Amino acid sequence: MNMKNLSNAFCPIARGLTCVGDAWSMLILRDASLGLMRFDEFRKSLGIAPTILTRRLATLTEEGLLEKRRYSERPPRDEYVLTAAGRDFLPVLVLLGAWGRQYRGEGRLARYVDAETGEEIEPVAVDAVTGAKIGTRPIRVATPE
Amino acid sequence: MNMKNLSNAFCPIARGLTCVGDAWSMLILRDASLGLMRFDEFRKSLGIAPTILTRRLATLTEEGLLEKRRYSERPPRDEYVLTAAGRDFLPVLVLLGAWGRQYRGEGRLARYVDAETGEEIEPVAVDAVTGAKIGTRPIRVATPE
DNA sequence: CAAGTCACTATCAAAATGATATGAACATGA
DNA sequence: TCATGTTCATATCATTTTGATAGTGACTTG
Repeated sequence: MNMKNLSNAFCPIARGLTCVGDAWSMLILRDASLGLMRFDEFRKSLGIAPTILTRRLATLTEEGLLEKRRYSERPPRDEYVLTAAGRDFLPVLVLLGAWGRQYRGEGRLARYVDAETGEEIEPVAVDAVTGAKIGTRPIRVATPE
Repeated sequence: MNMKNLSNAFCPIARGLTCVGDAWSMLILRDASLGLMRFDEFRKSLGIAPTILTRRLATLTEEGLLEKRRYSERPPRDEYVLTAAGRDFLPVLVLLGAWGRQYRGEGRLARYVDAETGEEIEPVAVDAVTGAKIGTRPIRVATPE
């Protein structure tokens, strides 16, 4: 889709989608959040064509969600590490996963557990102000003047 | 991307992306969550080509996020209303919006406010079990046997 | 020095997108 | 009656993106 007009939109959701609005990018961020860093790790994990992976990694790097880090001078090799923006995208993915579990959870499914307690995570989005679960109260959009 | 293999994957995030893994679908769900229901409302709001809109609405309906409802017999006219699955997708969008605000929030931006209190919403994802903000504790994947 | 690893790039067919025009089934107003 | 408007699309088609496969360059390892 044409992202040019979207990125200037007032809507923060549209803004977000401008840089991470496709499935591959989100899956790369998922894998990066789980510790993958290298081209071939991503390629094998996702079964993605190398052309696409190259492009996606470049975009995510340009957009400031990933950062290239040289881990070998000879031969020159880079790995991709999450920036703060990239790390902060994880909650979106986790919530998407919770939705997927609830509505597309047939058959066997991976679980996300707290690495320390081992207990399964039950992600919910809440309004930090009221503490209310998002979706339980009607939302209105306030457009800027 | 080829969604066929993804949908069978163990990963709930990949499962979620199978049905809502593109920007248009998410923006349609955003608009639907804000009350839009009709073809032309979506078309005008999004500036989307009618071919694409038709296809996306059909997919979202097949996937069970939207439901067609006849609102006029003559001429036959349908509108698209959110199902429970569609409504439950809102938190994902709101969180994506919060990310967009934080990292792509230059210039004027719409705000999401509680329709009753008028107060701005500050969405966060937390683990309902521990109450901890998602991302503050390391996550591990438990693959099914 | 042959084979392997890693991070790509080249090529190209197939699929998706998006702009524009058109259609079908009516309602409305002159 | 008849032109015009509304609404939800479909048809056509050029452009763009995709994805599969093969290849490359700079090494390392046995």
